[in-house]
Amino acid sequence: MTDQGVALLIDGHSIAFRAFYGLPAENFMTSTGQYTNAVYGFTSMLANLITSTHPTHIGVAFDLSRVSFRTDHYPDYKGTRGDTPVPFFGQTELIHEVLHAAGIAHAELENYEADDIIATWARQAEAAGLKTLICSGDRDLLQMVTENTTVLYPVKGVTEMASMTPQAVLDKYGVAPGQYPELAALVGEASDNLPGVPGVGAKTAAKWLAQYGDLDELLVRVDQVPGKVGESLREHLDDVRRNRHLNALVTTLDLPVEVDGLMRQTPDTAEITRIFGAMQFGTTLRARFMEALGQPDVPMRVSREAQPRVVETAGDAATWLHSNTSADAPTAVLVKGHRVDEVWLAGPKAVTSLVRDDWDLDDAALADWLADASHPKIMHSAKGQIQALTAQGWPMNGLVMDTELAAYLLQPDQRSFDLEGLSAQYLGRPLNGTPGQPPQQAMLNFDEVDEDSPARVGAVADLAAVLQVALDRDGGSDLLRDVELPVQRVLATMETTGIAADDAVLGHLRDDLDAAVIQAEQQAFRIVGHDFNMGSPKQLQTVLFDELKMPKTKKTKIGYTTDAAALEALYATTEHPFLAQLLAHRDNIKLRQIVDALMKAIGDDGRIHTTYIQTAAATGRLSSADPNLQNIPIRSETGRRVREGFVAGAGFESLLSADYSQIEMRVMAHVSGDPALIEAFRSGVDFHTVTASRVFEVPESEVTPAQRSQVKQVNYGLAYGLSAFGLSQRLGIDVHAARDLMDDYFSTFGHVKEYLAAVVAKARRTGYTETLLGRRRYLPDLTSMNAQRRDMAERAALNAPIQGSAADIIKLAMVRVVERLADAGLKSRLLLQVHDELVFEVAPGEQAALSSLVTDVMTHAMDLAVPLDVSIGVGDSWASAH
DNA sequence: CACTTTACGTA
DNA sequence: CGTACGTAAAGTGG
Repeated sequence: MTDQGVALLIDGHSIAFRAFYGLPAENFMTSTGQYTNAVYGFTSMLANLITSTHPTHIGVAFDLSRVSFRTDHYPDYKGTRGDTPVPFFGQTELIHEVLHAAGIAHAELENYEADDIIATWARQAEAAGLKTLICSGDRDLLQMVTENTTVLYPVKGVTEMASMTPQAVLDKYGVAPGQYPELAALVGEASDNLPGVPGVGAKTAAKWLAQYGDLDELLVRVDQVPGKVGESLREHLDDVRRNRHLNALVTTLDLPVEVDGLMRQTPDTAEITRIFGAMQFGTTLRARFMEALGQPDVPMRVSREAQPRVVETAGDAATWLHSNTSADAPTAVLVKGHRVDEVWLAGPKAVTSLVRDDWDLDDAALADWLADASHPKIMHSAKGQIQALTAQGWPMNGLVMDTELAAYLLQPDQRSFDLEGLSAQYLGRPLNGTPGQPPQQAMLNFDEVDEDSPARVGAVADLAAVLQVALDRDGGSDLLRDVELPVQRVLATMETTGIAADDAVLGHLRDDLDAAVIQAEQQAFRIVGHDFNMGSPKQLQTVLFDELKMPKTKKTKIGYTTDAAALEALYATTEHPFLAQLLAHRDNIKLRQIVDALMKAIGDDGRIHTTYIQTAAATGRLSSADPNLQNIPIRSETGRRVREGFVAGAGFESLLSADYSQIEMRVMAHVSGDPALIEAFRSGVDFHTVTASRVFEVPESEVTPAQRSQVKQVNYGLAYGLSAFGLSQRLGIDVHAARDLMDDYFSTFGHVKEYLAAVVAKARRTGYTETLLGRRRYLPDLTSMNAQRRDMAERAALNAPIQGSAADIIKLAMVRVVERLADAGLKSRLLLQVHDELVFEVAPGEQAALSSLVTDVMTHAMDLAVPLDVSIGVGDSWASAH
């Protein structure tokens, strides 16, 4: 056993109420009229507790309502408590939000009180060998105190806690913790409206318990108890028994979150900032809370204040660069305009702008400095700026940090990484302000845009320092330096290069599709008897289910689905000719839209230039947009024709496509270390056939096509967290058969099953998954109380290391292939990346050299336990290169 | 006009 | 009731 964990279990209502009464509500009202004093006090106490006790697990329990099994037995239980004060309304929900953002679990359970939840957790924690701290103002919990479990009892407000160890309980009440409820049963508990034995206080009760050993014995020998108090006891035996029954805590609840699930998750700092902002809390509490949560995203040793920088607008570039930049301190660079209208630079002390028109611009000095790799540079979202500089003939070297990429590596699920947002998130300030100031109104006046640049470039410099600290902590620095920044440069070139399009081919295809669409429409309208918009799911539903009276499909929010799978199923049962036309229409109209978009995207150079987004996919994949060249059809016959429109450009002889075969399953084989799976890949035989042979225990030569295809579905489904139900749907077999197939699969490839279970368990423990290169993805929903969200997070946890490691591999391959092409002096060039495929334009006479170079680089991109297999195709178009 | 929903293309 | 995306049209609410 290494170092012991600490579980902090908090009675949410108890603490929230103490905070509520401890802080004047009227001082804590937002402009919308919501009181926040309980939230403030609770959060403050939580920050203090975390800072002082460093818990590994935290759970907060709440009462769901005022009724519980105790009120069923004794309707007057807690009957003296008045109505919940109005200003308390809504504050519990706000505390839930704070907890969720902070990555802290909470639980509540119908019919039970927070005490019972805490008692259950405490018992589990004890079994798990955790040191446990229970924070509650309810003395019933004293019964849980042991050598390893301490109750922190608030003494005044919520700022001071008494530490109730077994000795402290004995000192204060004269009984051991386990006997406290017996004592309380005799004495009574006014706050719970449980009357005890009149005339009996803690002293008498403790004396009796010491004398008779325990309550049971006391009640058996109750006739021997002397004096008036003995008489009183005999008259109130029922009360005592009732009290003892009610104050026994339930320690065996079936909770949505067990103690393992109380492991602290990564806080969502942006969300915390948002919530605290909405509650109009000051920054002091937020800073304390963030610090308690161990978020060096806002590390105290790195200043979050805007560094004061002199804005210098006169002088010449060479002089400024010489006196303000060095090899030791990185300089933030902001390039404005597609044609480099301005270059803003922020050093440690000064900001300057090199403006094309009104500066005495020394092009050579700036160009030299930009090209000099020994001057480290920082940018935000550098790809477009690199492209602008390159187009200008000013190549840039020495980029050591891109704040957008860094923020993405830290939180890949985040939606946006714009500079304003990152400044708020990591610096706690608007672009040019100091922490705590409310964001200023966005400036809409174009004359003032220039005024914005010094603040922006300054913020990039300040952000870089904060993000670098966070990356170093999370192990993302290597990924940034070795993968993302080099990939960014490769992407910049790929986008600028584009891929040649044959508009004659595309135009012809569009005409064909146009005709097909019109024909399908006319046929469909004739069958139905009237015109309507076939593209409208709503109108379609009316036609299908009301007019044609077809059997109802699966429900959507609005009505019934008309998706392709449902229509196929309907067609199979009804064979209605309208459905055939509808399906054809769907296919053709979709393809026509794709072809249309592609034709519109052809540039003056006859090429299509996509934009790769490096920060969109949470797994580490790239995405492609405007137009998306990663979803060009290939599966259908007509769909493939679209790829005939992608061709080699002038001066090149063909396109070469290189794709990894079954890269995700190879990653699976590697990370699971499954010997049978590894052997399947090493054998070199068709993967799905080998695996089917093993699963069905037949020789490879006797694997039927049906067996191969079934196992193929399992192979593909594994990395997605496929369920037996999902598999049964895909294979059209019943769930039992699917379950049997999966059992057979897992008994053949046992390490895979173990690996999948271990991945989820580890992610639940650490809060994140990791790829082969250490790329993290945080999945806070793994401990969600919502089963649907939790299941989804589990599937994401299974998939992220697989998909993400495959993304790591092809990114490494891209960087190396470009390097090697340059080293070899080849003119062939990389054009596209489609997740597991790279598309190249082949320069005359280079096909053989390119093919072997690409194969070599891709197969050796990473050293795995199984070979990486690459298949190469060459052709006049992307269609024929497959 | 901005936003959401539905559907569907890829790996 | 497998993951990860981007796009377009229809529908919704203002």
